[in-house]
Amino acid sequence: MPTIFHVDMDAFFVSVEELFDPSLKGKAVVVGGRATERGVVSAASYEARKFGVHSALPLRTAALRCPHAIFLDGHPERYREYSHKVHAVLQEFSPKVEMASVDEAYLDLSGTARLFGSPLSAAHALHARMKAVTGLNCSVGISSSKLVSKVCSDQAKPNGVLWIQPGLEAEFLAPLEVRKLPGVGKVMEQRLREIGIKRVGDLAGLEEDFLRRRFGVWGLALAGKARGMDAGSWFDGEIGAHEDPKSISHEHTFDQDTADVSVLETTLTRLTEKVARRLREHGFHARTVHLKLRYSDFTTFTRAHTLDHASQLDHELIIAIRELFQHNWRRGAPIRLLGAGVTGFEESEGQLDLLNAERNERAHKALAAVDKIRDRFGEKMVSLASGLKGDTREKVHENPVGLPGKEPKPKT
DNA sequence: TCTGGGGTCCTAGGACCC
DNA sequence: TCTGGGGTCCTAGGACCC
Repeated sequence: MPTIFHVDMDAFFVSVEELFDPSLKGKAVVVGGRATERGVVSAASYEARKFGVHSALPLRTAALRCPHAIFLDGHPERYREYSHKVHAVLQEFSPKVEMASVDEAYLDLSGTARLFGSPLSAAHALHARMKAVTGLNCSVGISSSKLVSKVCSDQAKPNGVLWIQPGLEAEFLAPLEVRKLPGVGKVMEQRLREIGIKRVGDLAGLEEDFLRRRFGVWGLALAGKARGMDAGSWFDGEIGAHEDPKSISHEHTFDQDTADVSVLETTLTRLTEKVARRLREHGFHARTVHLKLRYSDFTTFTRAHTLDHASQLDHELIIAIRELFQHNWRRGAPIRLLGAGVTGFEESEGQLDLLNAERNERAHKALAAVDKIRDRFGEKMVSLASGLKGDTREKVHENPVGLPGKEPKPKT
């Protein structure tokens, strides 16, 4: 039987902010933005949670429920930095570590009894070490599978440890509400409720075939989980296997909805540049570009276009995204959100004819220079001409890659 | 109360090919 | 000119997670 740990940092963003400003300790703290902003709560301190504030809650609602809370903008760089520290601590306990997000990880501690003793004493050592190195609390779930360990760490919060011994998984899960299972959200919970299923144990009695027909592959996995079977389910991939990203995207919600073409096109260009930049950092070329549009009434559309060759170049992606935008925006309708993304990654752009290959090489060189300048002077210093406010679209054709040395120039 | 931003995975229909 | 069947790619939407 494998021994799988799920380590989950307690109120991670809030706890990191407390390290930088200890006066926040014990207070109602909300990370995510100002109380008057469009946006949602990223993390809430346990004190704020007492007032019904939780992640994904609109900030304005949080402010109504907990007017005395301290609202903070997030610091993604800090969270990344501390995520690395957490990762380093976990690696002291096992080489098989998989960060599932910035603030949680799976560890394979199978066969480490001689090193760390029982799973419980290993967990306590991990706890102490985590606190000593990072100053942060975490909760630890232990079982023979990733899914059960994840449920365990949640039950152990805050700052606790829970170990479910092999063979007792189904018994542990049975009394829990189905919503506690990762993958069961609002919708699935409601659909299950409609057929009288509230707790995980209720699932165990159902025919697998029925669950499959009604709930697809999910139903099948769920039935297995409810009976305590873990092996081979979608959830239990190998721990520590490195996976490349499958999509890259950026999106922006405006402070106020806008139908201003120059604002919209500027934003779309900026978003696409960020996407292209990350594509180059990964060494990927993307075949498909995606546009996301959200109108004032929150109706949301996505439109995709597959290119004839994979690309990582600003201007090629921008032209494609812009075209999607021009064909799909209901002209004049105010927009709440714009997004740009790419999928279908390849290692190279594929075969190009001689002329295109030459053009391509020039573009790559120019962009490498642009990337360097952006590193030194910041993202906004160099941009496609049309990425600058007030500029017209025609400039794209004059200066497709924003060559450094020509307009626009970086200012120091 | 008015709903972020970054992802993953699944479903389903249509095109197109054999 | 009644109506196949599988495989793959593309697109759109949606559930879900942190």
